[in-house]
Amino acid sequence: MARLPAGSRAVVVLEGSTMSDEVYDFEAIQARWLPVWDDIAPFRSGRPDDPRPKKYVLDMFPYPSGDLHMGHAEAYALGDVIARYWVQRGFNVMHPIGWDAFGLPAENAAIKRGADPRAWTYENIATQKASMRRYACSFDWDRVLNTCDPEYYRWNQWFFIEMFKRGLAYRKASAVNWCPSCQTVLANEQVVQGLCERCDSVVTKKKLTQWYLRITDYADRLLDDMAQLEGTWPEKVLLMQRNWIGRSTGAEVHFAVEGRTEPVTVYTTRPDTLFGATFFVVAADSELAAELAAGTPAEPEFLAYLERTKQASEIERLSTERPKTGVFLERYAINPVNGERLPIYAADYVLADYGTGAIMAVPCGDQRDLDFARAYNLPVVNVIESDTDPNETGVAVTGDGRHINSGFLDGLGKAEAIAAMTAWLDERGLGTASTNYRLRDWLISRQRFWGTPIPIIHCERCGEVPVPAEQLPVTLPEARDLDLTPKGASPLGAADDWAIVTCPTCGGSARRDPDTMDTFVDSSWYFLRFLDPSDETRAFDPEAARQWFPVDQYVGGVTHAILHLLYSRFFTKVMHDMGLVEAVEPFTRLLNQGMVLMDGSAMSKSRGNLVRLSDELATHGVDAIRLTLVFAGPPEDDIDWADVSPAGSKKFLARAWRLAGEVQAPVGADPRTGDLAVRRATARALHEAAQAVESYRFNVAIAKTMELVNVTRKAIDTGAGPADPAVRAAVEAIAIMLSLVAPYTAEDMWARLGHEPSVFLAGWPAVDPALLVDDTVTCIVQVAGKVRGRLEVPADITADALQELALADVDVQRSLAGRAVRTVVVRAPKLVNIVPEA
RNA sequence: GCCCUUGUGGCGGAAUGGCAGACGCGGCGGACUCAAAAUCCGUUGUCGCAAGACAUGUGGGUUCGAGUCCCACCGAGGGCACCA
Repeated sequence: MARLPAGSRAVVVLEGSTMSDEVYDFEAIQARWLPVWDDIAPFRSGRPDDPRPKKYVLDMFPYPSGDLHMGHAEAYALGDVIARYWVQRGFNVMHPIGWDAFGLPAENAAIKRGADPRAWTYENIATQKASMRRYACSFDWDRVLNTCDPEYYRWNQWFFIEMFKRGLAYRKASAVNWCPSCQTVLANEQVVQGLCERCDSVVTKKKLTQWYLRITDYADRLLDDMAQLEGTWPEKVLLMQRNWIGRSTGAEVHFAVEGRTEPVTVYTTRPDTLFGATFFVVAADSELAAELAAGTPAEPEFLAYLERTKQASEIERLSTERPKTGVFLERYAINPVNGERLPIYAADYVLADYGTGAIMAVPCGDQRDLDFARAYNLPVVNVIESDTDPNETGVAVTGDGRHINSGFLDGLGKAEAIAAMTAWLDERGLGTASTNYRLRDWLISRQRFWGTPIPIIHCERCGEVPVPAEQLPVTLPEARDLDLTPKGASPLGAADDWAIVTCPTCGGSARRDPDTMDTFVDSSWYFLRFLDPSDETRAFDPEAARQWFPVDQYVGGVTHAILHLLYSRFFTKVMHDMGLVEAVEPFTRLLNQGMVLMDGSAMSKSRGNLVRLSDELATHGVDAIRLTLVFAGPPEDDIDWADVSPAGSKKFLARAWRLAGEVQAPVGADPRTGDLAVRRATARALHEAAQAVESYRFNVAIAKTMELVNVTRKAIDTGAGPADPAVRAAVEAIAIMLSLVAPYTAEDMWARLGHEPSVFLAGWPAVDPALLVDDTVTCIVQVAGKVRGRLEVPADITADALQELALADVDVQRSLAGRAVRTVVVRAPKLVNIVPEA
């Protein structure tokens, strides 16, 4: 075909299109379509007669602090691609959004500026909701929920009571994080490097009575059910959850203690090293330590040590380099296998709340025990054969090995020795096989205002009495009457009007529990409330759950890899046991998007590298920003805003949009009568883009769309021309592909092409498989693995014919330079590799 | 310390064991313009006039053929960190 001189396209456009003088005006396009979509609500889901198969696509809902930012923009753009894709593929997609609206920032704003947390929260929600609408995600706006609405949190309370009835919610006293300056309990996530995140005070421990959920009962199921998520959740997240749950197997061993009637039990993963136990350690802050020390000459020293331990900051405690310290309690335990007297120490390197809070110390095989033994001149008995002596090197022998100095275990390896010792202990009632977990029960009570009130009434006569179901929700009192400044006790406790009630059981005077729930409770089941956020009779309809649950695709940040996802999995299993849901896992597939950075680091006001989403949207338009975020790279990777080009995205969108104004073939023109090359390019782009989207390679899907735009541009300018029906089909395909990521541009193109809204419901065009196969292909001919020639051959060429052709090739012959051919590898029709004699 | 992930042009990134660098950003040259912006066309891994050679962190290995698989090392990022 004739190559037209540069610049000739302008002539074609002037002759061929009445729209050629229009420019891509994203503001006008946004203004044009947003009201139309509000009107036709293309993403309303859940009509009972909908015959389409379902998909539940869920984005982690935002916390309403200020307006949306770049991170939100990326996450929601990615989730939207997936949701919109499945709509185009003919699924009944539920894609809801809501607000995770309880939490500390609202209270902090109240304390700092006197704002009402409720008003502050709802204002922010309104701001974010407006931004979200403009951002044009395919959310079903009839399903919005806010966790701070009493209509929502009453069901938190209902679940809490159900769990309380099942023994899954309970109160106990234990040491919790405490900020002496803020006078409040802190959640683990509020302790940053051992310091309070608000005031930078050193966090200490304090013994307090708190509410817990018995997640440890579900440890095995949380661990074992992960097999179902293998391959559909990021391996990293599964690994982090496994580590967090931290299941270990070993044995409990009972040690007699001189002067004590009851034996003391320890947990060990290495019962096989029992012959190497040379001393015994109890956690300094355990009740057992206090009991053992009581009345001994060591008691004063122990008490002083305990005091120092309590003062020790988190920073010190977390340091592994810290030298081991402890106090000899002047008491002895008896090693059950050989009757040796083991001195008992109290030390802070043993944790009170793991295992039994006491250990047998085997210095030859445990680094910590060895460190302690060397610090306190305690004997080391080697029980695992090794070239090195731990007592000399200071390095414990931790792996497998032949047992020595171990009586009946001598000569055995680790696995056999563990089995033999466990059996030996079991027979004599001295011990038993046992499993332990690092996972602790979930502390859910907070001494804070802006959260779900714990629906328990404390009655002096009846104890902990759940609020009767018909009295739910227990709503929060007005904030303005309360002092929200943290003082170590919940502000709700001071609201006598609210707190003093009659006991539901005995009718006597009683008080409401003053604490509120951890906000992670709110987010542990919100995905089920979306089934019908307005249901006043129950948390959700089990029948609807059967239809929609589990979530097919969950999208959110990896920051929630452990807590939120673990808690949601836990809640789902509890609800399964309650007969409310069939599934045991809430999220079938999980996608963790990366972060949006600026100049290599996270954006923050203090760093001065904040890129404001609203500014970017105003400058480049919604579509260009969404496109930029999705095209930047694989969704899991971080995006450095300094590396990407929203202006380039806008340029591409304008280029695509202009095509729609140039198409001259009428609506409905049969593309099969059009240009074959354009038809092939269109089919390939649709096919490859679909595959890319389904494997999370959204950036590649966009690249395929760009390729089709380039092909179509050339076809209009120098090929088939604007009146070719295949060109129309190509531009329509571009509009549909673009609808996943650039909804405004796509809808406007669709209208310019003469269609009614909405392009979102146009459907992914069917691809004729015949168009994906070319008649001829380029065959690569290699000599000794290096490309030496290319052959245009029929796609169905036989291996023999191809080999003959390749050997006859001039370039090949020249490369061979007379050398004899040893072998020829033929992969018809794409490749021939000719291997010459050396 | 332990575990995981990851190293490809100036940059973001493509690539079922089969043409490395798709697509884009940036750069360069040109067209249009009084001029600029916008737009369009061409070009762009390195060295070399060219033929060609060299190129996916480094070194080995498997293979007809390795960015891709295996081993070792180096660098970057992340997770866990007294859990007995």
